[in-house]
Amino acid sequence: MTVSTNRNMRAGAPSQEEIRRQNLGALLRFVHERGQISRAELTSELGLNRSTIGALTADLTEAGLVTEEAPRETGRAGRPSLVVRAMSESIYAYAVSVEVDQIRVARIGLGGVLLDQRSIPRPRGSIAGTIDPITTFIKQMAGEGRCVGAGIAVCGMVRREDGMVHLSPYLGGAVDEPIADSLRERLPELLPQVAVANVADLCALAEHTRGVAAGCDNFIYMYGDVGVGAGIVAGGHRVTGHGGYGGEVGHMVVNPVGRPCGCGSKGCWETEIGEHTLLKLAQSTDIGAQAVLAVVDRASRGDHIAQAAVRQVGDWLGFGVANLVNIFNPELVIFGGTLRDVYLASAAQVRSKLNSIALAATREHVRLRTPALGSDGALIGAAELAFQQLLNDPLA
Amino acid sequence: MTVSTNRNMRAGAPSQEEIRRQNLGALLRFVHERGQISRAELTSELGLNRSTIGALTADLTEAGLVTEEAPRETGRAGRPSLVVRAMSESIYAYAVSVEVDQIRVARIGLGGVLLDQRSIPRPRGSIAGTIDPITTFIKQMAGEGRCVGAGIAVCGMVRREDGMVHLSPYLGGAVDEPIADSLRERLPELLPQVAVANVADLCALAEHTRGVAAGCDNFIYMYGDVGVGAGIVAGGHRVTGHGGYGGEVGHMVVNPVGRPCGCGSKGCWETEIGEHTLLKLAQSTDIGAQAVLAVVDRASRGDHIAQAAVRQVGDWLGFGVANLVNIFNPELVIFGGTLRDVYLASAAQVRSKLNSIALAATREHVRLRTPALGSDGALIGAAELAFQQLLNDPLA
DNA sequence: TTGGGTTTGTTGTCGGCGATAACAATTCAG
DNA sequence: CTGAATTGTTATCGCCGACAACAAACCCAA
Repeated sequence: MTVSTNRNMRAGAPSQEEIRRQNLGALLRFVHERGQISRAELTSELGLNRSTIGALTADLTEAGLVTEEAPRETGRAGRPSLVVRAMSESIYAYAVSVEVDQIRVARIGLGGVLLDQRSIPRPRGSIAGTIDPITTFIKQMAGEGRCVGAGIAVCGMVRREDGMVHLSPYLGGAVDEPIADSLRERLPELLPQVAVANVADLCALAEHTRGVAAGCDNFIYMYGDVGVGAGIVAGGHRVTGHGGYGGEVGHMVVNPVGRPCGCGSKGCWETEIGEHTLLKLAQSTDIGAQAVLAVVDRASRGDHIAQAAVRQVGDWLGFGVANLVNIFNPELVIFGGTLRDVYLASAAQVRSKLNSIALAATREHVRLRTPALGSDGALIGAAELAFQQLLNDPLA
Repeated sequence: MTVSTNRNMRAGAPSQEEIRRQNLGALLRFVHERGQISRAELTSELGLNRSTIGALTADLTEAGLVTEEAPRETGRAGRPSLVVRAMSESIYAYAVSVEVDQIRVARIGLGGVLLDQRSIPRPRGSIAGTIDPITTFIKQMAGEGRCVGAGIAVCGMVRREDGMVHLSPYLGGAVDEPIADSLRERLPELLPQVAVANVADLCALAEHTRGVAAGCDNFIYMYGDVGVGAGIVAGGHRVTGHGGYGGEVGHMVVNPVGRPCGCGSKGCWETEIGEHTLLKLAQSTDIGAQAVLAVVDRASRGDHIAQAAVRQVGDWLGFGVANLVNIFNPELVIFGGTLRDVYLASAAQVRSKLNSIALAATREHVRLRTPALGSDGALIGAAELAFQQLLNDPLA
């Protein structure tokens, strides 16, 4: 169904079955995140005995999830440790990214390997016909082995309870779409499970797992397209909020005397730093990510109008980020989507605002970065979401 | 030292020792939170077998942490289940609350029972002489049994790393105080452990454990005195941030053209809804929590100046809360400290701002409440903090 | 090439923990 | 007072990881 995961039943009384599950999960998660890892490393990282690691890997091997093979070069004295590798070709998930101007579908193997990928442009304003191309792509890419399900990243609000997607008004009116359920009904035998989440959240998850935010437990991923959203990780946990609508920072009001926003309020952050505003300020007649890139490019070439536009947007970007930094005290802020280029072109403004608004204690330890996974973050995060269930209970 | 707790070593490979620790901890936590609970309830709540519960309680009884006794009235057929009660008189913690205008110290038994309490007014502007009265009170209240340590709630920023307290500029200049370490050095044999945290965070913890936020995993506790802070719980975890400075919402800029703030920025939320502004708007010459109460009282009696002041502050209060609601999508917002009375007097303004600014999806499921524990929240939360270590590993 | 040192996989045994089942204890309904 | 219902208690069992001993495989030096 939806996200699920959290086995946090507040009672938390582990019994013997669960200890096995958790250890298998921890081991498989290591293999998944590092692609391949030696048994010797596993013993030290997991803090378990050699014999236990042996038994666990044997179980996972029997289940067809991992393989063991002799290492290429040892380098050190002593018996070389077997390398445990994820069965990336036969254990896989589908990753779907429903973005503003395109739909992407990928098949991603355990370990985070991109096996196959397709995409199709997405006409703005049209909401119908989202499921069809996804279904087609998935059928086309069907491979050998075992599919654990699909993860979907959407540029809209996702209700945690049932995975209902509330698409942004920009995309042709406010529409509630049960994308996950629809997809599962279409391909019941192919997809044992379909999970949905917000793009920003999944980009954050991806960067957390295998990007710039690796090992970082307090960070914010700012994602911009037409609107603005944030994937927030605090204390190592995704901030989803009660209904699943956490991180909707785009409608934080930053300018009480600002322009009206599509949400009914006015002066929302989104109206100050969104694609629409930047393009309008830069007197661009085009729209979309390419248009944003063009404006940034014009600015870098000395176009004064574009420069002024970028500076103004950068000021508001820094303003909002400074507020978020005060609230969350993160270690890292990542600028993704179109905000990546906007940030790169206006880093001075952003830093300046941060210095004048954020408290010294919170500002001094913040790193501002761009994504390590580029635009693949959403897909990798979606796959990560689909793999969660397997990683929590490998032998289910 | 500082907060500690989180046994989240990312590897997370539980062995047999840990399963016992966790089960003992889970059982003791239930007893602690409910004061007393029957063994039958424990079996169903923890999902463990009767015999296991018996063994666990036997261990805890032997350690002197709990007692078992026959129930008063059964009401149902069948053998009456033994009631497990916390040894509140002999297992206790000290709770300290360093507030703007007073210092409070309490002795609180396991199960959350208030055993003893003292307080002393705190002259504003003076920072020295905080440790002395605390030390004296603790010595005076020393009781029989085992003390697990002390928890301190402070109206200032607490660095997680080492528990260093950065007191608000309002309290006599920015001063870094190692309160926890100082106290532990003073009473090394009495206090095996001293933990510090922010007042708002601890009020949140208290309300989460035994207040209006019981069973609620996404909520915000707004605490106001001279400044404004928030204790934020997201997904059941406290949002502390990377350095421990999470929740410093008071310096979120809400009014880009607002008044300068002590932090160097201007238009901070704190300058719009803080005690100082309310009193100035209401033309009050007094200061402190009593003065705030007086203004609210004047407003309720029809004083137009006070009413206007309360309305204006209420507007900004609602503005900021709406932004936080958009960011966190909480289930509950609690108004504590002086904000309690401000909120009660301006609930209409707060709701109105919420309706006009917050997204429908996030706003509709938010409950606005006042604390169930009143002004004792900070003390109870501080004790809760001190008990964490015991609850995580009862037989350490 | 050979032997020592080193590191790791494998095997068998052991202790600990919770589940299970059978029995004893206690209460209530009639 | 008897039977039904519920719970505490005890003994046994299965499972899991720790531990120790041994075997395997590598590096290095003579």
